[in-house]
Amino acid sequence: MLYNTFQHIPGIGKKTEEKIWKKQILTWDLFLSEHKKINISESKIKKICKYVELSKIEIEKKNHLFFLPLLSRSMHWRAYPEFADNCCFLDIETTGLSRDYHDITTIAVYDGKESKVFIQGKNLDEFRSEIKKYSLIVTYNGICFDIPFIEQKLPDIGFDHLHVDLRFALKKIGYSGGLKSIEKQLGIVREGDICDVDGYEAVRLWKRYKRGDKRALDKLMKYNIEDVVNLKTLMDITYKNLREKSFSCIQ
DNA sequence: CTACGGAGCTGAGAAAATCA
DNA sequence: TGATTTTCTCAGCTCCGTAG
Repeated sequence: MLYNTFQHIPGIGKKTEEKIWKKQILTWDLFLSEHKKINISESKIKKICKYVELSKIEIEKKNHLFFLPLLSRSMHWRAYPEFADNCCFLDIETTGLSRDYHDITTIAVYDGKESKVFIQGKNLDEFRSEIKKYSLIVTYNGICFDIPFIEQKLPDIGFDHLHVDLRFALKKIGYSGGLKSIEKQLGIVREGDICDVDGYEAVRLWKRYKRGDKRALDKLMKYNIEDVVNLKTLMDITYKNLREKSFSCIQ
């Protein structure tokens, strides 16, 4: 819902955006044609028009870097439909929680259709070029965990993506308590033989693989893929909810 | 085992609205 | 027009919770 968004304009906050929406001006184009209806100062109108024109051009170019410095993190979810074609769901498995003492084992990336797994000791390097394809990344707790972890282990990757962290987005719509718990609350079920796998089990699977158990790696990959595929389901639900919640001020 | 940025709150200061 | 009040944005501050 970037097309409905005005809060990325400097000096425009929640209040002004709601004021605009309440006049049934829900889109950039409607603002340009009908801004006379709104009771806000001339200087703000001018500024908004300028930024709306710019935003239209940049969104046409699919240039997420225009929006990155303007849009606060907590609103990156609004760019989900506009950047759906350049969006990926990301999750890593590691040998532990500490960036200093532990390593990445696998990274799963799902573009909404296909999933890929990058594996330590095999093709982890290919993740560098893969991630460059995307404008928007969706994770769970990735802001605190996955992204800083990857940045430390693969320091030459410069993350310049829009980023929806579902941990915080889901909290806004009333869900908290860990990814597995939220999946349960929403009735998302995991497949048979990996329904009992959690993060710590993923660490043990990697150790079994390193001791020569090839099937342990298959199971780990399967788990990692299921994680990212489920992220899309969660993102779809979250987006729909947050959008409705935003517009609930219009009555 | 561990760090990090989000949410939420507060107050400063700018901008805008109101009044004389 | 100039002075005062009100509204609004934003930066700074703690605290908390989640990841393998």
